[in-house]
Amino acid sequence: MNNDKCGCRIVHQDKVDQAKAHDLGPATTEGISTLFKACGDPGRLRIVYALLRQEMCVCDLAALLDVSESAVSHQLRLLRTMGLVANRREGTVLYYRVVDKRLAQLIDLAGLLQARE
Amino acid sequence: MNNDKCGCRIVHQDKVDQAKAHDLGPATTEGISTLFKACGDPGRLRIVYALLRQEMCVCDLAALLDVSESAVSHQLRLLRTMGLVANRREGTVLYYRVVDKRLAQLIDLAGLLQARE
DNA sequence: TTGATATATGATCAGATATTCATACAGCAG
DNA sequence: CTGCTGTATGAATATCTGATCATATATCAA
Repeated sequence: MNNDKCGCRIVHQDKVDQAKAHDLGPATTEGISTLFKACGDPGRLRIVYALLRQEMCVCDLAALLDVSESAVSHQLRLLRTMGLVANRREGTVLYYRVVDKRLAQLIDLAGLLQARE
Repeated sequence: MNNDKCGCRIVHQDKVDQAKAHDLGPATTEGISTLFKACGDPGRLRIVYALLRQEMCVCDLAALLDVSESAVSHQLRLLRTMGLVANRREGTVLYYRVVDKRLAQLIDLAGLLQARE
């Protein structure tokens, strides 16, 4: 990857080594960035935010976001696959909910951070 | 957008209305999801995480991530554009830093959330 | 000035992603 | 069983994203 030779590499090698020592492990990095990516889409963020308050079915979410039910279903599959949401069947209707309510804290904190700029 | 017809829409209309009332505004939604998206790439997440500890130049980051300096520069431009990082020039070297240290809390919290699954 | 270093930037392209469309499936009513 | 509703899923398409390459810029040194 890195075929450039740069003086900083020699001068700042200790800094790079320290950073490597404090770096997140590959699995952790992947996990965290995947979680962020899940909330990095406006549609999915709204889905998660809504499901934090109350469970909703695919049709409700489609009405809320004003997109097709198929599109919502695809997004829900992503969120389901990564364990962020789960569902409960009642007849033909599937009610979705957020598994870990602490996601609310994450979104609130993000709201604080972006409000400053 | 929504040309499907579904009975839930009538039955759960109050639920959808409530969700709409509690929904994040368009600007807030965009802002938060953009912040999440910034940390939703493993490379950028590692950059931000490293810069939270100490300022580093492009070359250092390239060595840390083992990618080209050009790739790092492009990522830094994104982070700079959205105000997450800033730089300081010293000769020909640009030292980058994270503007809002509270980003550490966000990443820590995300780490807790994904550790459970 | 010239040259070297560190970084920025634009163009391009491959891969990822999201929506749409069509279809399939599960549960219920009849 | 048949038909209907709500949802899932696969394929195709269009868009977005990230890396690479080439080139440009800024600072310093000689």
